[in-house]
Amino acid sequence: MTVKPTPLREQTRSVVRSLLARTAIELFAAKGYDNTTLDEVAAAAGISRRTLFNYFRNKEDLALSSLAEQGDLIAARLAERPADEDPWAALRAAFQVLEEIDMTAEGRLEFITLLFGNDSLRAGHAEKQARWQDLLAPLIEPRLPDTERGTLQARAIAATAIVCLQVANEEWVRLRGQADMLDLYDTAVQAIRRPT
Amino acid sequence: MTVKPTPLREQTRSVVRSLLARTAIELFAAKGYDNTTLDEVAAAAGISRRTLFNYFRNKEDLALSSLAEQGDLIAARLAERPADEDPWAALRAAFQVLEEIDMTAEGRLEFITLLFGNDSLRAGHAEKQARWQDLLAPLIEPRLPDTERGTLQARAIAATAIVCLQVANEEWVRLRGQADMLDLYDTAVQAIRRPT
DNA sequence: GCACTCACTTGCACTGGGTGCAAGAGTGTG
DNA sequence: CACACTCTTGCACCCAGTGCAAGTGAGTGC
Repeated sequence: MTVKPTPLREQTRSVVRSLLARTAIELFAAKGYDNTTLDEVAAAAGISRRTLFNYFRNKEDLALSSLAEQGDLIAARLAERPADEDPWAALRAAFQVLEEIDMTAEGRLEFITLLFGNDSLRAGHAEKQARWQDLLAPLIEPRLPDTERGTLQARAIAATAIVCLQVANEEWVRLRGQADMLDLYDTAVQAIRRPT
Repeated sequence: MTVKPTPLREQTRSVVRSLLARTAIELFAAKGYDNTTLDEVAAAAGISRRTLFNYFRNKEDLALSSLAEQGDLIAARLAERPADEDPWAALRAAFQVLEEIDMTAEGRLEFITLLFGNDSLRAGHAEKQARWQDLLAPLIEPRLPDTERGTLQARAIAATAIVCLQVANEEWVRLRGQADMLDLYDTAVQAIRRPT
């Protein structure tokens, strides 16, 4: 049974990672991102600052690690959709996975408020989500009709769906969470796909 | 004639700014963004590092200042379009202004390659363009049919158009500039707006 | 129990981005 | 010449991020 030789270490590692991210975000939300030093985060987590860098590439990564995971979740869900489903329906279904993430509406709101409150975090956020394209586009391309199939088209659809999600997200924050995010997403998609 | 009391200083300031940005980008392109210190940029421009910060908020701003200007140009052009023109046509027309910017294809390619070659620059790029939404959305909203008018809808359209431009941009780089950027943009928009 | 290995942790020193402050240089005004 | 005002600069400082080398601690074989 040596089929999986190293999952133990990696498993603990990812647990530690999410634990560190959690305490960091708590601090960021409480004191503000810029006003929180990595020394403080390390102290709060009971490790050295240097060790923090063994788990995260940089301060931003500490705040945004969950976004990369979300991208993976969406991609995985998208890959499971029936191959003949049209791209928009498949994407819409894949995005449902976001609602299943273990997080209260308050926690989500707090997190997004944190994101929007700082320039470099907003930038990192935008970029991380832009990288979702790289995951989703290859899964979109085979779903396009033969005459319209191409990398450019697939990327355009992936990017558009993601950006509609972002817009819905912003609106959701503006409404203080008093709406269903996917409803807002649907409204956004409808607005752009309606013929003029 | 004291109607315009301070344009002189501001004018010289913006000239200096673009001059500094130009030399900085030259250095970045030559040596790489990360391998170029602000001391070197300052030295190349003949000023002190400290003064550099009088003109730019940070290193990233030094590389990306042109993007903010482009956003202003697009917004200005969009505002000039006839009020009854539909949003997509107006946006498409506004984006034409990018082709008129004084820059060779090589220079453009060099600049975009610089952008894509560094994580934080890519992030800043994505964020700056995302902020174009704030400029464009208000100009889109009045162009929507009464039944579909709303901030969410306007932002969705602005964001989508911008992201299609980004995708077209990436493809344009992948093709080494051997294509018309707006043609690629049209293909992208067509791909998302075609009914499924 | 003991040496050995191997990964993880930590401290230390250093680079570079970014800021506050206060002194200096330049220019126009009375 | 004194002044006011702005722009520039040097200096000291904080913090993010990295390379390195030593320390720690949990297995593993003997």
